Amino acid sequence: MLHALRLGTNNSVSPYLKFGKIAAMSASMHPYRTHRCSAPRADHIGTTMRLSGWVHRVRDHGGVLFLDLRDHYGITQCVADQDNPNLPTLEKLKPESVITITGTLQARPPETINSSLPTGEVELVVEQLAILSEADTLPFPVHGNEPVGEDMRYRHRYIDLRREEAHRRIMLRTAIIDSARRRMKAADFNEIQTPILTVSSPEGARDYLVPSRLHPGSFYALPQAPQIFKQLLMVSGFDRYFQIAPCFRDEDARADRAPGDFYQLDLEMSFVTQEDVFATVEPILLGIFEEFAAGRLVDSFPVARFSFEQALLQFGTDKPDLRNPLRIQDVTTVFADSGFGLFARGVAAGSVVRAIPCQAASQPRSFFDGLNDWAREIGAGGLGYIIFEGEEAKGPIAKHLDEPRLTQLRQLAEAAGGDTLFFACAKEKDAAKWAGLARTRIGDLLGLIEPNSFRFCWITDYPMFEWDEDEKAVVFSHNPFSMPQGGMDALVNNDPLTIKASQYDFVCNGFELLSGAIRNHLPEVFVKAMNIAGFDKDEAERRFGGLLKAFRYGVPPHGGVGVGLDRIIMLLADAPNLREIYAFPLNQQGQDLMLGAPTADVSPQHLKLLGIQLAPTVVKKAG
RNA sequence: GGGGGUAUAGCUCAGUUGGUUAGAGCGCCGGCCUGUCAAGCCGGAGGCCACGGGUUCAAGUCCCGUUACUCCCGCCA
Repeated sequence: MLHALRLGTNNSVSPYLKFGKIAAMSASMHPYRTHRCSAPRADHIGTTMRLSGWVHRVRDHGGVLFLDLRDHYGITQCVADQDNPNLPTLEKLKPESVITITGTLQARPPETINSSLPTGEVELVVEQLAILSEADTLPFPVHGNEPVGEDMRYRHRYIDLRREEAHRRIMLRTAIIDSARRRMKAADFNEIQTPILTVSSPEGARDYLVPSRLHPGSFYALPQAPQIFKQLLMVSGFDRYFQIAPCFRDEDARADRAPGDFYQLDLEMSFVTQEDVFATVEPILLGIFEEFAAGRLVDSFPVARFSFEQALLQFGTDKPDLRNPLRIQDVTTVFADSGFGLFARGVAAGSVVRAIPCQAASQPRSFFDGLNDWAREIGAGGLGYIIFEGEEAKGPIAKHLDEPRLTQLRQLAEAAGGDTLFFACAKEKDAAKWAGLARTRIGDLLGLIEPNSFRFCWITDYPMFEWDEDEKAVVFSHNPFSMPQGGMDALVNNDPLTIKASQYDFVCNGFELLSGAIRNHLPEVFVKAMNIAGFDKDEAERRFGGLLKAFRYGVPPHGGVGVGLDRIIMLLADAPNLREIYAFPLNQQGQDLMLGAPTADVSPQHLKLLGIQLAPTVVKKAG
């Protein structure tokens, strides 16, 4: 019988020799596997099969031993009883060792069927065993879902990725990228790669620099996005471009912002209006969400739209979470010249008052005090409120307002289905910000956030320029590539701070999922816009000369978007942060603790070749 | 660059107002066990309490500093 071939009991024999033996004795069988670990079913009962995988878990009863064998596809229970010659070896197997088991598939006794396992009706009787790779004791378990610290997991990410949730998330990432690529191709987009070693593009973020050996003292920059290249592809006449593009920004990490590299679904289209871009992108994004929503609710067409101005007023942010039903209202006029001195004086000095209507009358006093304390912590003066109960208006502000004003406010609250108003009073920018944060917090505290759903909206009509208080100058709000609405005429004749850009974002549940624009393809308009932002013609040519020159040889009007693919994956994977959906993420400090990047272990010769000398302070720190 | 949180066994954590020999679960090692699927039972090993100072008769516990991780601000499509 096959028992005669039993293998792996003698540790002095190389696994390859053991294998040779198997292969020789059963020449017709693949050396590693005839089936995947997810495959065995009742149909296969009685057939001889060979499985390879990791020792997931062993349950040793002395007289009978069960071993769960795991591969990428699934788990099959293998069994050996008392007179099985492989039993002594099986008993000594370390978890996560990689083995090959050959045997006969048998039906499990009916009472021992495991209905939670697709292979749960059957088990493989161990007849041959080969140990392909013996595992050391693991730093943390693969089976189960015991929480393990992030640095521990990322130090041994290859082990972490064997764990069910991490493995599933990476496969989800793969499937989403697959779907995105399929949808882009179906929409006639052409996938084209663009350079990784390129030049700094002044988009705002810090660049990663790569020293040049052939040109010591010169540096490549890693692209923050393929922005200029994709526009050049439009100049080159490719009409519709896309790319799953690696992007590099040397900025500090956040939960929704990866350090180092991240990925955009980058696309650009020729001869399009903003409406064309929306009409193209919406079905692709909604399609991806629907495909992977797994029962969660996905917003349907048409996607809501807010101008930047509306969004800031109603939500206090340009990335609103529409799962939160609360809407902010401007009530500045109610408080102007009112008896509530604090706000009245504020309004007289140019502040605005924003109100958040909600239902909080039944909340205890601690709810209001807690919110007030929280507001102070985030830098607002506090969070005033009025509660309307029956005929009464309660709260510290109410007694300072006359009846007509209270009536006005009451109507406003009731119109919003509420009985309580919270107030933020400050200069417009701060008032919006604080009201927005309060809207989020109140929504959270009152449990108003709609669960298990994805709510989308477009934010449009971003300002082209803004006033930089530090620089005391007009600067670009976003990037210089967007076409100003109204074109040259607006740039020449209008107050720059009133000019809108053909710039738009797409937002889901409070996360910015994409940003895009109809581009400024007219060199004269581009240079004029640069002038307004403080760059003279020479400076504009120096920074964007390549692009401007290209535009002078025949450029189609074009526009597009850059989609934050990772954020989409994070949302669909329900992951707590962006790192969890990369196979090999950097930690928050931008380090790879597993392989040791970045490293100071660079030879002086190499540095010399690159023309680089480390500053004394840096050398000391590294030593 | 700044602020908050955390740091105790291989892992996840507990450890009271400062008080004798620092604990649990999982894992690991050994033994027992013929139907488990988080197998079970018995036993054992394993600790620079992150690091460095300080206060105290006495510090895992209090104070100061450092480091690491994490969240946030600044920064950033």
